[in-house]
Amino acid sequence: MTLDIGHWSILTMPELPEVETIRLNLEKNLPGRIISRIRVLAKKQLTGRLDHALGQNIVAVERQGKYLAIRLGNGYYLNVHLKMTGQFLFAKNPRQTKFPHRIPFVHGQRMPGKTTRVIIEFSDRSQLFYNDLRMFGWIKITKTPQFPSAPDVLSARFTRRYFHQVVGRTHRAIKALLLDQEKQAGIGNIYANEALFAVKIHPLQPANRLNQKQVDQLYAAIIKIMKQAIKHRGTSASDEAFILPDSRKGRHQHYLLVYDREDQPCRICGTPIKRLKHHGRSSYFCPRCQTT
DNA sequence: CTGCGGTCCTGAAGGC
DNA sequence: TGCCTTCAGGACCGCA
Repeated sequence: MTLDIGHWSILTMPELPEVETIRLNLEKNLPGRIISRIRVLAKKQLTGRLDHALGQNIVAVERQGKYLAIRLGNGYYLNVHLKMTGQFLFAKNPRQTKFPHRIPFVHGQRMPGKTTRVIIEFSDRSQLFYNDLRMFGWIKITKTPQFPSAPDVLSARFTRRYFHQVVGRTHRAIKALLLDQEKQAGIGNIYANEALFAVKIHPLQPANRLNQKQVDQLYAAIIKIMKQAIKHRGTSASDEAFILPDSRKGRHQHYLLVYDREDQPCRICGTPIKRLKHHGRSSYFCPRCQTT
């Protein structure tokens, strides 16, 4: 998805709510379909043996953290990480044209487009396009799903007790800890900023200096914000935005309180929102509401 | 354990 | 006009 910041725009990768939104959409469309062909336009973005997927039907679409795993009839998986700019577009009824390999699609774009890297074709002629401008994302065909080992923040494994342990054990900045996929999976830059703002905690606050009440509040805020964002079908903005496989956009960008709001007034106290760089990533926070 | 910097990649934007 | 540099970002890796 794209968000305008000052004079340029940054791309933020799909986080848990966006990946879950994509999963829900794929889950509606893919199960039962049979893979008849896979066209790999960008070799380095697909690894594993194609013959493990060809001829197989799709059984389910699973997600943990920001990872997707499409389960096939033979037990193999198409694992996907969208990284920064990966997106899926599903074409149910590709209309045939003079150029059968190029079909009209959404927003006047034709698919495959300039950024299309992989095309999965099904026996009923429907097609799933994997587009990825930056080419950081990947698809891996494997026998077992490639999921993060840490608990997904919306899973039963992510308990309050577990979060207290993770937070209490380190003096790392809380923001960096939230983004650490080896501690808990699914939180990216947007939702880390939003959760910290919601509970008035400064992003650079050392984790183990938070009190019990703050950790409880943060735990609840993470889950609440993730669920809200899923309800809004994720965060999209402007043209190159995150879009669903059916080309719809998310609505959660209208509910963001701090992310991408540098110099704009805090929605609580009016103080200009500040931006700081830490670990190569932007943090947005209210210098008055969020204290160390 | 921790942070830091480089790497992958592309396109937008700024400098000259 | 146009080339060149810089920059953004998630995950991963090597280094101090």
